[in-house]
Amino acid sequence: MTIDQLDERPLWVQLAAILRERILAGEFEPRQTLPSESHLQQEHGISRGSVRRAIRALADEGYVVVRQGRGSFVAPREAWPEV
Amino acid sequence: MTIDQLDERPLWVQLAAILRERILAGEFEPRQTLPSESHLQQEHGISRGSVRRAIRALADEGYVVVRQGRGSFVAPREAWPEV
DNA sequence: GAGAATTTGTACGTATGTATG
DNA sequence: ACATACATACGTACAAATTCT
Repeated sequence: MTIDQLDERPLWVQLAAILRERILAGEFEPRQTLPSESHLQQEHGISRGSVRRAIRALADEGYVVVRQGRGSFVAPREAWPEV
Repeated sequence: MTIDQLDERPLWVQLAAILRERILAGEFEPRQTLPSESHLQQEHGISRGSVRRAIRALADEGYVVVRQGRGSFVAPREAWPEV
């Protein structure tokens, strides 16, 4: 799954879907850090603003906890939405 | 090929023909952006409304994909009409 | 402790496209 | 043809918090 400029969904929605999938697949363990914003920016070829919107969406859903100066962490499973 | 104000065809039909020709000639590659609306507007000396009608016509035909905040892209060849 | 590097937070400006009047 | 408002997206710069050397 990759970012597609021709996809009708906003870029940040596409990235949020990618990260959510990787979290649910167990690629990122709870309490572990996600890749940094600049890393995700370069990896997917989008702006940092779009990366931050995607992470904010996942934080609102409960999948991610963001801490200034430290990074973005996968939230404990208890914080995740009902499956 | 240029826009002719004395031509009986609407300006947007003329512009659509020009852009379609340039796309088919390979001047604009699939998945690449077209020139912006304001650029086309100045380049051909017509209104933005006429430019948008031309682009919409090409989008309806399948040659172009329009995405808010990103631009207008040349569609992949699979989306083009039969040649 | 000091300083550099990294990471997230905030605030702009610019460009583009959409929608409405 | 013009104006307005809004959403999306990119770029830049700097601040704040943390970590590393």
